[in-house]
This record gives sequence, C-alpha cells and structure tokens, in this order.
Amino acid sequence: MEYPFQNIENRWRKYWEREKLFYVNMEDTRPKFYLLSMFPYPSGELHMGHISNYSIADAVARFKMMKGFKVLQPMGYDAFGMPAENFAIKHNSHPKITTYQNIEKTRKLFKSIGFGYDWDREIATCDEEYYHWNQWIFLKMYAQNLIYKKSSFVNWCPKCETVLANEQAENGICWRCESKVVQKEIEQWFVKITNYAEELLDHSKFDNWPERVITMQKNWIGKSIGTDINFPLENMNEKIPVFTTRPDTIFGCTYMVLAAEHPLIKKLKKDSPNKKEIDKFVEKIINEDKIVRTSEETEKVGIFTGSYAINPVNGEKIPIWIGNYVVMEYGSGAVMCVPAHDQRDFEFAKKYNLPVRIVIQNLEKSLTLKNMQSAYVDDGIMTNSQQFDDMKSEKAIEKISEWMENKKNGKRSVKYRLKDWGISRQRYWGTPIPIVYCEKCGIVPIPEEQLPVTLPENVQIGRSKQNPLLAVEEFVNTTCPKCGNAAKRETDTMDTFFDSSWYYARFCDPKNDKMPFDKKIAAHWLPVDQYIGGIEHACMHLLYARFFHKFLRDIGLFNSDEPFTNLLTQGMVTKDGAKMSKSKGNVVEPKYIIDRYGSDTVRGFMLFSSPPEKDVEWNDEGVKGAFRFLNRVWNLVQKKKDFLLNSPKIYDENAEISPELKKLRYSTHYTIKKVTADTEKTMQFNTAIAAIMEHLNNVSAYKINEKMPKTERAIYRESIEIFPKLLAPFAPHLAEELWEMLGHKPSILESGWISFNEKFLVKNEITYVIQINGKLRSKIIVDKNTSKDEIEKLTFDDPKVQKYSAGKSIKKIIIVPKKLVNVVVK
RNA sequence: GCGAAAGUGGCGGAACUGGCAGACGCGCUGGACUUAGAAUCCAGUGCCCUUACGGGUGUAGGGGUUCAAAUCCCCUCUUUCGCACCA
Repeated sequence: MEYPFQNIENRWRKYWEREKLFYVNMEDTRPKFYLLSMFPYPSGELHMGHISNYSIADAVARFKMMKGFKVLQPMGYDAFGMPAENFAIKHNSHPKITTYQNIEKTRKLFKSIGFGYDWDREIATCDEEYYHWNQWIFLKMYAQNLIYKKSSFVNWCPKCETVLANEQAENGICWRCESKVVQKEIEQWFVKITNYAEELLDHSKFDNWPERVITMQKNWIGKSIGTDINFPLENMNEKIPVFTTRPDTIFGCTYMVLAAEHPLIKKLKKDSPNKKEIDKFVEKIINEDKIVRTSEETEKVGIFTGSYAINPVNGEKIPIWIGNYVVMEYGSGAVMCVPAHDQRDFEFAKKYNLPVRIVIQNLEKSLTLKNMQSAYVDDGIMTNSQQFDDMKSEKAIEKISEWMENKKNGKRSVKYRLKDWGISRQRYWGTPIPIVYCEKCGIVPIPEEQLPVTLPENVQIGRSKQNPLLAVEEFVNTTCPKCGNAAKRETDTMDTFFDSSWYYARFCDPKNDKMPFDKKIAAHWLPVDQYIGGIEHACMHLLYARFFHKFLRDIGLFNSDEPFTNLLTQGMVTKDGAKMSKSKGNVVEPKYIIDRYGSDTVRGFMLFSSPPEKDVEWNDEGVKGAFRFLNRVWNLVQKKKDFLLNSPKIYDENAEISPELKKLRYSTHYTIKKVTADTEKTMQFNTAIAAIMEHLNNVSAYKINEKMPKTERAIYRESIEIFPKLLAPFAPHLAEELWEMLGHKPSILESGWISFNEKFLVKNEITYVIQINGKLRSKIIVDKNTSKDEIEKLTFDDPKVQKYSAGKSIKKIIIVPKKLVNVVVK
C-alpha cells in the first residue's frame, strides 16, 4: 500500500502556515542565516528546473533551522521585461493583467509544494512600491555621475520599426517579419560600472564561490595594462589615441586601423576620393554580427581612408585604414598595427600589401621577413628601434612608455574589456527612467520627492510599432521640475537587470515606503549567507549585483562589501539530454508528478539524482525509486511503532553487545556523520540521501523479536529515530509525520539537529588490500595496532602473495598505513 | 571564434589529499507471494574468456609521470553554459 502522502502533506503544510514557522521575527536573537534563491520570472507555471533549484534551497533552509539559525528565506518575482510583454501581446491582453495573473498561479504552485518562505516579504519588481526605488537608485547614481547618455548601436528592424533584442535578431533576421536587421545609432542611458572594475576584480571577500565563476568574471572584466599613445594626423590638428599593451613594438607600426564605428571616420572621408566605397564598407561592417566579425577565423578586411597619421616615435607617415577586426567598445576604437608582431595585423598586412618591419628579434636573431610565416608575438631583443636597440623587449615596454609620458605624447593606462552597462530599453514593460527633457533646462532628473514615475496603464500593446510609451500623451507631456515649462518625459525603460541587482536587499525590509530599505535592518541580514542560482548568471547578473552593492555601500546604505558570501550554481533539469522546453516537447509537468507522488518524492528525486551543481536528467522510473524509498521508511516506522514506543531511549554505552548490534549502531552513527557533513559542507544531497538509503537497508536486515533485551531494544530504537531527523531537509512533510508517530511533539524543525558519537565509529580491525605490481590479489584483516613489520610478515605469509611472487625477486614493498600493501616483483 | 566547465556500466551517479573503480538508486535477469496483474520481498547484475575455480580487461580517445592514475601533465575529440537587448 502506498503511504498517504496527500493527507500527510496537506496536514503539515497547514501546520507550518498556522504556526508561522517560516516567518521571521526580528525579536528572535538566534544567529541569522539569509538564504536566497534567484527569483523566477513568473511565467504562470513552474518547471522542473525551478523545483530543483528551490528544493536545494529549501533543504538548506530547513537544515539551518534545525541547526539553530534564524533563517530568512524569501521569494518574489522578476516580473518586468520582454517575455512578460510578449506574453500579453500573444494573449491579446495587458502585461499588468497577465503578469499579476501569472504571479498568482506561481505563488499557488509554490505553496502547494510547501517551500518554507516568509510570504510576508513577497515582492514583484513590477509593483510600483518596488520600482519606485529603482528610480531612486537611478537618481542617486545620476547624482554621483555614474549615469550618462551616449549614442550607441541597437538592432533595428526597418519593417517593424522596432528595436530587437539579440535573441530576436538571430543571424541578422527579425524574428517576426524576417526582414534583415540593421544597426541603428540612438542615444541611450549608460551606467558607469567600469568605475568599479578594479574592485569587482577583487574576489577575496567571498567565503565559498565556485572557482569557475570567479575565473569567468575575471575574464569578463578583462584587465590589461598598457599605454595610451597619441598619433597626430597628417595635415590636421587632431590626434588619434590608441591603446597598446606592446609599446615596445611601436617602431614596427606601419599602419593604423580604426573601428567602423569610429567617430573620426566622418571627418577623414570628407577629403577622400573613394568616399562612397568607404560608406558602403562601413555600413556593411557595422551590420555584421560582432561575434562573427571579430572571430579569429573571419577573414580580415579593410579599406584605406586616404588619410595618414604620424608615428610619434619616428615621424613616419602611416596610412589609416578601417577594418572589421577592430571594435569600438574596447580601448579607443583604434589600433596601431605592427604586422610583424601581431597575428591579426600580420594577416591584414599580407592581404593588403602593407609594409612589415621586424622590431623584436628572437634570441637566435633568426627572424627575417622572408622566413616569417606568422607574427612573432613573444618577447625578445629590440631591433630597428633607434635608441632602444638591443634592449630586452620587456624592459623596452617600460622605457618607451616613460619616454612617451615625458614627451607628453602618451600615458600608461589600464583598460578593461568590461563595458559600461547600457540600461535603456525602448519597451513598455519596465521601470520608467525618471528624466525629463526641457527645452530650456535640458536633461532634468525628477526630484526624489516626486517619485515614483508611474508606468501608465493606458497603452496599446503590440499595436504601435515603436515604444508604446511614446504614444501616451499624458505620460510624455509634463512640466519641467526646474522651470515649470512644458517638457517631455524620457520614454525609455530600464533593463530588468537593474531590478534584480538589489532585490536581495529589499527582501530585508520589503514594506519600507521611505527608503529602499532601512540601513540597520539591511546591516542585520546582509550579506546573503547562501545564494543559489544558475551558472548562466555568472557574469552579468552577479556582476551587476556586486556593483550595486558597492555603490549602495559608497552612499552609506550598506556596511558590507559584497552581497553574497557563498554561491552555489545549480544545474538545469534536462530530459533526453536537452533542456526542457515546449518547443522540444520534453516538458514534464511538476503538478502532475506532485499530484501522483507528492512533493516529498519530487524533492527527494531531484536532490538524489545528481550533485546540485550538475544538471539533473529527468527520469520517470527514477521518481518511482524515490517514492519507493519514502514508502519503505514509512512502512518501517508504521510497523515497528508500538515496539519502539515500548523500548527504552537510552542505554549503557559500555555494555557488551553482539557484533551485529555493533554494526547496526555503527551504521546509525556513521549515517548521521555522513549526512551532516554532506549537507553542511558541500550540499551534496545526493550522497547524503544515498547514505540514508543504505542505513535503511541495514536496519531492514536487522531481525528483531519481542524478547530482545533492553540495551538491544534501545539501540534498535535509536537506529530508527534518526530517520525523521535526517529526512527533515529532504522530505519535510514525511519527516514531521514520522516524528509525531514516534511520540514527539512537532515541529521537528524546532527539535534541533542530531549529533553522533565518535566512540561508536572506532573500528578495531582494519582491512589491508594486498597488491602485487599494483594489482589487487588479496586482503588481510588485522588489529588496528599491528606494526608495519608484522604487516609485512603477514603479507608474505599470504598464499596468494606466495603464488604470485614464486620464482620472482621482490624489488620493493610499499605499506600505506591503514590502507594497503603493494609488493613489486620482477 | 573567445571565455568557462564536463565526459566513469544499459541509465542517473559514487570514489578523502594519487591507494580495493562502479557506493546508492533506476533498469534488467531469476525466484517468492498472487487465480492473474500491479505492488512488495529475496538473490544476481561493468565487459570478455571459463560449467566451475579462476583469469583478462575497463573511467571519451592517444601519449606521459608514478610502486600505484577516474584523480597529476601534454595532445585530440564530444557535450553544456556565457559572449553585454532573454532573464
């Protein structure tokens, strides 16, 4: 018979809610533990990925509660953004209606699973009470000069007259109308995250972050140390700054390449005879996919501008080209080209017959223009470089930089691959940017007291081609906060990453209507002790949130440097080797599985099938296995309940007991140790659950009878009493039920975690593995105190050893204490 | 393309700091129970040779270091994630 999971789960969910077990009380003086899972986009359905993610978090939360912490586990919704807007268009409705409907559904599903959230703290980023503070933070950043406007390129569909996200413009084709996407230059708002680049590179304040996330962030920020050098233009009173990490090669610079987006091109082409070709070329390059364009394998192409620059170190006239392999986003959008010592420049120079000059020789001095098949990019000895000849190139980097600085023609500098963060979106469903444009006063930020700038509801979604806000006259037309004259509102809304960059702080004080959160309350809860979410957020979300934290610290709202002390990146749920998605038709509905087997089974399966940071492959049969396990535990307790309740709880630890009983007690204490360590240290719930299963097998194998002496009854009782305790993080409803069946008062979460006795884990006998030439041939069991000499003697007494060493000479014998013996024979 | 990871039976996975490969679960095979099925329980289960005893072989592929390699090093292949307007 199946255990009555439905009754059990309903009953305990109601109990937890009634007793407010997961609602945090600020008066509670126990140490805090803030556990946060990345909040979901409310699509109206939870998929298995969510269940997996939140089951991991809930297990940690419950474990920490039992360990005596005051656990804060909140939940909310990342509700703004393109998918929500598109969902509404598809259903011919309004995002506000559909989003709140979907939130309702999502909340219901969460509640049906019994996750331990403090629902009083629920937030949705599309609530006015939330995005009010996005605007407030925006203004604070604006006041600190961290926000500015600049023109940049966006994907633009000429037919739909709308800006497209990268995913809507795959392969340069509009997802709706299949027109060719072009790059359009528009003015957008940017956040100077680069001001914090150096501090973001400092990962030393984390307790436990996956090394790979740290590496990815470091590479994403991409610090490089080099020199800015100015190249004067011939016949023009203008200079082109270039950034180079190899100033030592500057005497070998024979031409220069600008990015197609470089602002100087407009000036240069004026006097050029081939103006039309340049325009055509630039347009073509700008509209190419950047990943493809800058790929090493893509053929380097360029066009001569007709203008020349002067190499400041030797006065040489060098041609200025425009090329596809230079991007505007990095450095200054211009590079000095040294074909002999940079592979990209080398290929470009070969193609267009530009001069190549060797200025760094290898140690053998064997480089010649004729034998060069590729650029020589290593260090070496300077040559063709006037006063720097024969110097080591590493030293020349220093000397030439110094020389340029003295001549006021350059400066040592540090550049980052990290770009400033473009937060403008030409879309409706997001936080309005609190700015007005006044003819008299220019760009005017809305005063704090006048916040929030409410997102108007009266819009036609999906009808108008451009940003729907442009058509809402009562929104756009306003008065200037400075001079009171008529003015226009900004119609761009914010990137949703802005919303999710500080939500962890709002959860600490979600109802505050004076501030985004109270300083003292935030200081109490932050940083988040454990953050859990997908690896896909390694660079963007996690860097943005770290940046926000540092900014809010700098304006005095936080007293910590980092938002998340520990990070766990969990894997996704796959089926048939692929991520579950509707288009692939491999979605498993959580609701169906929960109705059939219960939430404890689904949690158990998710946690058992693989370690948390790995993907979980969904398997219908595997779920049945988890269900079977919980049934076996329930049946065991159900059957033995009366026997156990009539057995003593404590026993004499020193009493002589049978080897079988000793084994059972060993299993009990070993399992507690294993589950505790796996849960606490590495969150390896898969091995923790495996250990509980193993213990169940051990207990089931132990035969009992009514006449068993007291000590034996007590040890047997102990072996069963640990099940509800150890299962409480993974199968919380069943655990509560079993705890009560065994005569305890609920809730088990308030009963404390369980400890083991190291005394019962001591083994007196040790099994040594005997290897001959590294191959397992025999085993010997010896007392734990046996000396090395004795072990060696026992090894040679072993018939197997004699068999395999017969007629051979013993070369060596290696004894690894408490493990093995390896005999090398020949 | 660049950056970051991963690869172990039929499947999910386990293996401390280099020391018995395959814990635990699924599946499969055989048995018990049953009118029958489902469920449950018991036994077996990497592959190859062998009736057995036993032996060989095996952690994506190739090479190396070591008494000893899934684990360390080099090369190759495959898969996954990210690449700045998906969140």
